[in-house]
Amino acid sequence: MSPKLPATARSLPISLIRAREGVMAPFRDMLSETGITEQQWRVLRVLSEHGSLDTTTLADRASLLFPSLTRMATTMRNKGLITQTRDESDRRRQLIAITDAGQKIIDDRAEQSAQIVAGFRATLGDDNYEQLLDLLAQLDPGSRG
Amino acid sequence: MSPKLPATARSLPISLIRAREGVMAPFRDMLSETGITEQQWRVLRVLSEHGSLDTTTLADRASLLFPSLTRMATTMRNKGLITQTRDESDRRRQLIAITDAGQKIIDDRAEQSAQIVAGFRATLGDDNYEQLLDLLAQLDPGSRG
DNA sequence: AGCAATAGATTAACAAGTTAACTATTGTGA
DNA sequence: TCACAATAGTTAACTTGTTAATCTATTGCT
Repeated sequence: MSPKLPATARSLPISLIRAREGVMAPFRDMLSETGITEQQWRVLRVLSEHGSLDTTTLADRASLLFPSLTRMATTMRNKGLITQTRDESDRRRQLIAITDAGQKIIDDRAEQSAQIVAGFRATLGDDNYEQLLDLLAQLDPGSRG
Repeated sequence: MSPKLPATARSLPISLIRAREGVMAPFRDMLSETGITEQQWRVLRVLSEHGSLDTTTLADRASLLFPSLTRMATTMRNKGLITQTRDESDRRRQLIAITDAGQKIIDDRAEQSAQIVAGFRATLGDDNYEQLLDLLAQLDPGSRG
């Protein structure tokens, strides 16, 4: 019928979904006790790494769509995890920064998070792990130039 | 503060998300004209490959959560893409099958879909492509034993 | 047969993905 | 200077992801 389609078990999109599912599972377990989601964790991670950022850059670095970030920002501000301030020189722009409470969530889980990563690295082996990251980067339009 | 966390650019979860984004983009373009979503495409793909399936197996093979599939099944039945029938020997069970209209969507896009896949294969090279699938499979809890 | 336990599936509630339309501010060319 | 395009962000509507609760059919046990 459709001989050209690869078996779903060997499909690249499905393989990526399943791998992500497997990788995220332990992170989700870790985050469940904090009351924040996987995406909110990413936002905090990026802010912690880069400091205060405008919305566009933050969405890009955290791999989130703009409208999602708008919604999340409201939630996270209400939880006291971030602050939002208008850029006075260009009032269309908005700057988002992490609060001490937000930073504490990162700090408290940094070690546990690193252990999860180390587990996957051990599963694949160092070389395979690095090569996997390289291959994935080649599929990312943002880093392919 | 948190020296153990890898830079987000080198984070496995984020790399997986971005790669998936890059891989799915051309598929989404293809599907936009059909009025079905990426997930509905996966359901049709699996049904086309395996024939009639019970809901649990279908959700598993299409990498969908159960509640998502329940909702999608209603939508897809109304669109005439699938049929749902109760298993008479165990009336808790439900069997889902693809319709001719559903199969036609797959058939009409099989070639274009194969070309998209071929493009990624060419980007990475045959060996890298196969190795990527192998590495991803190792991260999938369902195939790791 | 009666009833608790289990399995398959649905519903509910909230968060996020996706696309399109909309608002506000800034920049630009006639 | 003023109309108009471009930019930054928000809102809306719909679909799916995620977890927990619920519902119904079947099974196991007494």
